[in-house]
Amino acid sequence: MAESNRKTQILKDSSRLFRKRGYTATSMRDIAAELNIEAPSLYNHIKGKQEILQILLLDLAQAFTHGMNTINESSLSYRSKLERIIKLHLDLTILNPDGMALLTSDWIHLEEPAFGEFVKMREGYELSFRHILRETLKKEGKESANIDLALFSILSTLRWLYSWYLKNPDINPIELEKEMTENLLSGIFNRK
Amino acid sequence: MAESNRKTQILKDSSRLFRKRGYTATSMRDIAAELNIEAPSLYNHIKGKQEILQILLLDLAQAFTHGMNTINESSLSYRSKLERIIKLHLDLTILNPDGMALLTSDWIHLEEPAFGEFVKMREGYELSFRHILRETLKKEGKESANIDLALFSILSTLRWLYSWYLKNPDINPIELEKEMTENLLSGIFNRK
DNA sequence: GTCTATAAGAGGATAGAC
DNA sequence: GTCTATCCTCTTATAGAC
Repeated sequence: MAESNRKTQILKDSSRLFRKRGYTATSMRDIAAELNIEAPSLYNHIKGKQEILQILLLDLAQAFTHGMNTINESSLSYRSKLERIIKLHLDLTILNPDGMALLTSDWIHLEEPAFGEFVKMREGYELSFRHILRETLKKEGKESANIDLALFSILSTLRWLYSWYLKNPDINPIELEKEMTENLLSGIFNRK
Repeated sequence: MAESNRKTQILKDSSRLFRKRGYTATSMRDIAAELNIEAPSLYNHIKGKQEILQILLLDLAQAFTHGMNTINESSLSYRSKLERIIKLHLDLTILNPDGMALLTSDWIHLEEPAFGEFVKMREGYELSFRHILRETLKKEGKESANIDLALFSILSTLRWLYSWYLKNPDINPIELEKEMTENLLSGIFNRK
């Protein structure tokens, strides 16, 4: 992941710039300027702009897939698994908010085969999420709810959490987790 | 808004392309190709690429501001106003899903003074939303909730609804409204 | 590992014929 | 109102000196 110190620096600065201006609108000169070097110097550390995007996105998608696998393989109740998934999103958001922004918007600019790998990982993730959500709803006798719409609501909020976190970086993570779990799950389970 | 037929066509095709590839990654040649003309011909109808973005975004922001004003000036209860705001989002999403995508992501690429106007309108809108949400929570004795986080959750879901709608265009709008209102408001009001 | 110079191409936009 | 030709700038990336 982080061979040299310089490469780590490039990846970090790139993700921040990509988050702020978008991948396409960020130039190699912009990235280089952030490191106080000239653009061609970047190519001693990375193959090109596309490689930066691929590393950033695929590493993060891996972290999500790995986290979901761990939850899936556990012996927790479905409801607890659901809470763990929310915690997984929160943890990764606090650890890497810039990366989360790319996951939400700049993944479209991935080129093949990275694009296909990314979409496949995301689909697998959402399928697991959907399964756990459906089983939880079943156990709580709420089979009537529109699962896809509920999943979509939860994912939308979790995906945009990075922007909220960037504006409120001082929040207590445990408080945040408590509030988010309430907001997201009560909407589905505590209907009148 | 729509002086000539050609201009309307340009705006419509542009918003679809911007939604799919992003503003920066869409070229004037791409837009022209969609209309089966050459890029320079576009300039007989619009001043440039930036003008297209500005018309699309400011018109839609206007629609939101106007809708919110109408709700604010009404004599409805706060809870009913909240439901009307959700309906406003749903209506505009169904009417113009491509535009909603720009509202969520491509507004960063607006240049001044359009950028400032847009941000000002959005801030006013969110302030009204926040006020109505707070008053509703107060009336229902739920003052403990984190209002900003609740507002953020609701807005995240509403802003991403366009992507869900594009994948599920056959849903009954009334059914959608009912489900969304349940999902979004129960999470805040029906906590155990 | 960083630099300067530069290639090769894409993009927004204009001029002027028809 | 659309076209072809063209300008100018920005962009990614490479070559080769230091």
